[in-house]
Amino acid sequence: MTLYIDKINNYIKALDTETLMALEGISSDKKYKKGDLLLQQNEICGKSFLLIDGIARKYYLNDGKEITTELYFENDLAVSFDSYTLQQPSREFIEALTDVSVSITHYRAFEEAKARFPKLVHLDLMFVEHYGMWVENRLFQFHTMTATERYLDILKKSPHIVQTVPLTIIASYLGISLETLSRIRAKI
Amino acid sequence: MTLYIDKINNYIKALDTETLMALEGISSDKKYKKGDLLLQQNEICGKSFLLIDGIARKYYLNDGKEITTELYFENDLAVSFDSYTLQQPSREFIEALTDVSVSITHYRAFEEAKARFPKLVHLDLMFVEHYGMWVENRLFQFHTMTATERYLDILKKSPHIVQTVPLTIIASYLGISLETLSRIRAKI
DNA sequence: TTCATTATTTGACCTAAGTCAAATTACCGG
DNA sequence: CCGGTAATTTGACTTAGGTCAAATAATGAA
Repeated sequence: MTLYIDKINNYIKALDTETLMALEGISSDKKYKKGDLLLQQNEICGKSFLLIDGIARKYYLNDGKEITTELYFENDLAVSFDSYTLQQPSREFIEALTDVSVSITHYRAFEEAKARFPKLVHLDLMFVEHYGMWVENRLFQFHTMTATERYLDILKKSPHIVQTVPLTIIASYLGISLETLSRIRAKI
Repeated sequence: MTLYIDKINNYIKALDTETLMALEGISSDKKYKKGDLLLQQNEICGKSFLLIDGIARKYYLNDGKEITTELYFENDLAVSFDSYTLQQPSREFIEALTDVSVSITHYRAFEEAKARFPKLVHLDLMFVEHYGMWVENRLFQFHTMTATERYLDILKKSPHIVQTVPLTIIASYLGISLETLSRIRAKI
């Protein structure tokens, strides 16, 4: 699956100059402070955020509790998927967990660029395919693995998460309580 | 979300004649008997199946147990998503739960058609977006709802599932044991 | 119909994970 | 370096859901 990221990056690198220029022309950099919200609940997700540096997360509120749905690191693309796709109000927040710098692309501008540069439609498709496979894999984990197994999987495949993200957030990302996560960690 | 299906169908209807003809030209109908496998585990998912009639499911084996990941009815598009996208061996099976008739489109033929008719890339994107939102919603349910809530949701939004699919399969689709599902049903 | 097979339910008991409360530990600004 | 807040751990108890076994229903072919 990581290979698919490479494929996407190669595809971008191999784009013709005009398409690449168009892509650059609609992106702009911005910095956020730790704790800032890049996207508010109920706001329509009208931009995508490519993380250049720092850590961010996406979460929603489930009767008062914050449920983290995704963690973002360098080179990850942060959007509220359904809000972005349907251009409807977002259930989710996107929050900077550290100071963060991002490259922002507006939905509208990207749509217009896609209309003029068909290769960008294909690029969009690849992004969405990648996200689809990621979500599918996560669903698979919730469907058949225990909390301990899910934690071990993170430990193995994404140790940087455990090293940089507070346990409260990791617990909600795993769909378990903070106490349970603490106990899982206690026995290796 | 159902609205998005409408949007996709409208998009198809509004396609120019050549693109539509190309699409038709690469599709062919086929019938399967109840119990037939449309896709085997480890087989590369080289076709997509549009259900014209009947019921099918997608499942995988988790230490010997069949875990159903998706149920298909009329007009649903059945594929093993990651196997289809990456053209790699499938972890999943696709099985006809009743006699079934489908419209088959080969991956290779669709890719070639996309190269010649750019609107099909956009159509592909819409399909994948739709699937992405569907999976995301299912993940959300596993992340925050109890088994009872998930069952009630099916009962409300997809009552046809409960009426046509054996409980063993529904239970695995919900990620719970058959007995638990039976008990949930006993107390309304 | 009738038997046999399959689907579903029920019972008794077990286990993963949740909740609430309290105790530690880590970390930060002054 | 210190006090205070936030993060993490630990304890005691509850609960959702699992497992294994057995009992009923339902269904379909002869």
